[in-house]
Amino acid sequence: MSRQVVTRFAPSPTGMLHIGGVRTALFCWLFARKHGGRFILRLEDTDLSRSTDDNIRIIEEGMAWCGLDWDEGPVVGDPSQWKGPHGPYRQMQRMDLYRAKIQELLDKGLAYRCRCSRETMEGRRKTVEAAGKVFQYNRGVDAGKGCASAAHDASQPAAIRFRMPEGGDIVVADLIKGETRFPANSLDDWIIARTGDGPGEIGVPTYNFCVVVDDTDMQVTHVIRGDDHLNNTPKQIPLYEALGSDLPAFAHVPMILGADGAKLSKRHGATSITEYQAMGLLPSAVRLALARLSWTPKIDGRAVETAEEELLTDAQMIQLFDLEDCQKSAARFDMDKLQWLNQKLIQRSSWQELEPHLRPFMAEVSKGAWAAKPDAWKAQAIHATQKGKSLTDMAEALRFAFEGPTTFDEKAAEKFITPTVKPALREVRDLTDYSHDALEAGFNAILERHGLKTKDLAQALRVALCSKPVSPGIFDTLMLVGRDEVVARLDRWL
RNA sequence: GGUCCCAUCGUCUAGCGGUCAGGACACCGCCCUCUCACGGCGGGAACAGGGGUUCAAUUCCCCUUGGGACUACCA
Repeated sequence: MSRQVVTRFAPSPTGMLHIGGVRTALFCWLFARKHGGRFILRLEDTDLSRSTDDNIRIIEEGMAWCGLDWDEGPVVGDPSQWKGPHGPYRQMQRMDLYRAKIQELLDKGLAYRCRCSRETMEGRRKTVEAAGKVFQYNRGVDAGKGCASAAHDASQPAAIRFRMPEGGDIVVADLIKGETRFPANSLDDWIIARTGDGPGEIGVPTYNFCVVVDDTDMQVTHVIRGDDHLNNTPKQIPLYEALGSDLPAFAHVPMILGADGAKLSKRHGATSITEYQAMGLLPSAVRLALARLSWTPKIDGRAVETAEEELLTDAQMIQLFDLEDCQKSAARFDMDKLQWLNQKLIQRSSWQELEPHLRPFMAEVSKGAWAAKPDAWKAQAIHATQKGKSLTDMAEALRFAFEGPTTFDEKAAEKFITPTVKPALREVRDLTDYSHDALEAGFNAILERHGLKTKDLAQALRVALCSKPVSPGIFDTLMLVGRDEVVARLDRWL
C-alpha cells in the first residue's frame, strides 16, 4: 500500500506571485488532484527583510484567484492560524523543529560547528583560485583547512555545516529529467545553520536544510519544483539519509521564458499573476495556458490534435495530467495562445459563469450601474459581447449601454447620418415595442419604406447611439440602450 | 572556472531507426457578414553544426555551438 500522494508549493513571499511560480504550483496541484492526494501551501519566509504579511496575502489571494486551493497551509488573513496536521506552515514559526533536527545531526556527528571567519575563508578561497582550482570547503586544495577535523566545541558562536559524503556519485532519479548523476566530489560541506547569536547557539537554518526537514515532516511524497533546484537536489539527498527519512520522488519542471527566450522579467510585461487578472483573463484560461507550457496532454497515448481538444476543462486536465508527458526544456510564454484560449473559454461559458468574473470590470465601466441591472438584461449584454478576447474587451464593448455619446466620430457621422437616412431614424425613434422580434420587424419595415439597406440604417444608428460605427448587433444595441435612452440620443440628430 | 540541465516551423509541441516530419497558436489569402468580431476553407513555415553507429538517422553515441541553472552564513 503506497502512501497518499502529497505535493507542496513553497514560495517566498517577496512581493508578488510570479507566473512561473503559479505554473509550478499548478503542476503540484494537478498531480495531487489526479492522485487523490493532498496539496500543501508552505511559506518560505526566512528572508526577514522581504517577508511581510502583505506579501503573504498577495500569494494567498493569487493562488485563490487561480483556483489553486490547498488542503494544508495558512488560513488566509490570519498569521496565527493554519489548517492541516503538520503546521505551522510558515518557516519562521518552525524554528524549534529545525533546531532540534540540527542538534540531532550534531549529536550524531553528521554535522559540525564551523568557526571559520569570513576573513580566513576569503584568504583560503584566494589561495585555491590562485592555484587554478575551485574552492570547496574542506575539500581539494582546502582539505584539512576547515573545521571538520578540529575540536569543535561550543565555546564560540559558530555556523553549522553538514558533512557530505565523499567519492562516488549522488544520483537524482528525476521524473522529468531522468537520471542525473552528480560527482560527490563536486560538492562540499554546506552550511545548514547560520552563525548563532552566542556560544553553542544554533542560528537561523538555511533554505536547503529547511526544505528537507519540512518536506519530511509534512510527508511530501513528490517534490515538484522549478528546475533551478535540480542542482540543489544532490545536496539535499544525503541530508534525507542523515535524517533517516525516505526520499521523495523528484520532478523538476522547466522554467518559463519571455517571448525573446530570456528569463521572464518585468520588461516582458506581465510577470505577476495579478496583472493577468487585471487584463480580463479568466482564471481557467490562465490555468490552461500555463499547464500547456511544457506539458502535452495525451489522450489514449495520442497528443491532443485539434483546437477542440486543446480546450481542456479542469476535470480533463486533472484526469490527463502526467509528469511523463512534460517537456524537459524551457518554454517561452505565448501571450497569443493565452488570449486565444481566453476567447474560446469565454465563448463557451454560460452568462452565469461569466458574470462573476465580468462584474468587477463592469462595475467600473458602468459606474456601479451594472449590479442593479436585471438578470435578463445582463444575460443579453453578455451574449451580445461574448466574442471578445477578454473581459476588458467585453466591458469596453458594453460601455455604450451606460454612457451616452459626448463626442462623435465626425467622419463617421458625416458618412452615415445622411439626409436620406434621417427620416428613417425618426421612425426608429418612434418604435415602442423593444422585444427583439418586434424591433427586427419594425426595422425591416422602415428599411423597405425608405428603400435603405440594413447597413445604411444600422451604421447610422450606431453612430447616433454609440458615437462610433462599432457596436454589438443592432437589435441588441437598441435593446441594451433602452427605448427612453434611444429616443433621447436620437433626438440630438433629428 | 567547476558541476548540472536543455536544443523539431516565429511560438507551444507530436515523433521514441524507415513518416509526403503531424497538430495548435500566430501570420497570409479567400469566403461569410448590419459594424467590430465570430465562423468556414486554403497557404507558407522546422529537425543548430560536425563526426560516428547502422542497410537506414529528426530519432542512438560523441564533439562543437548556442541557451540556462547552481556554485552565498539568499531563497
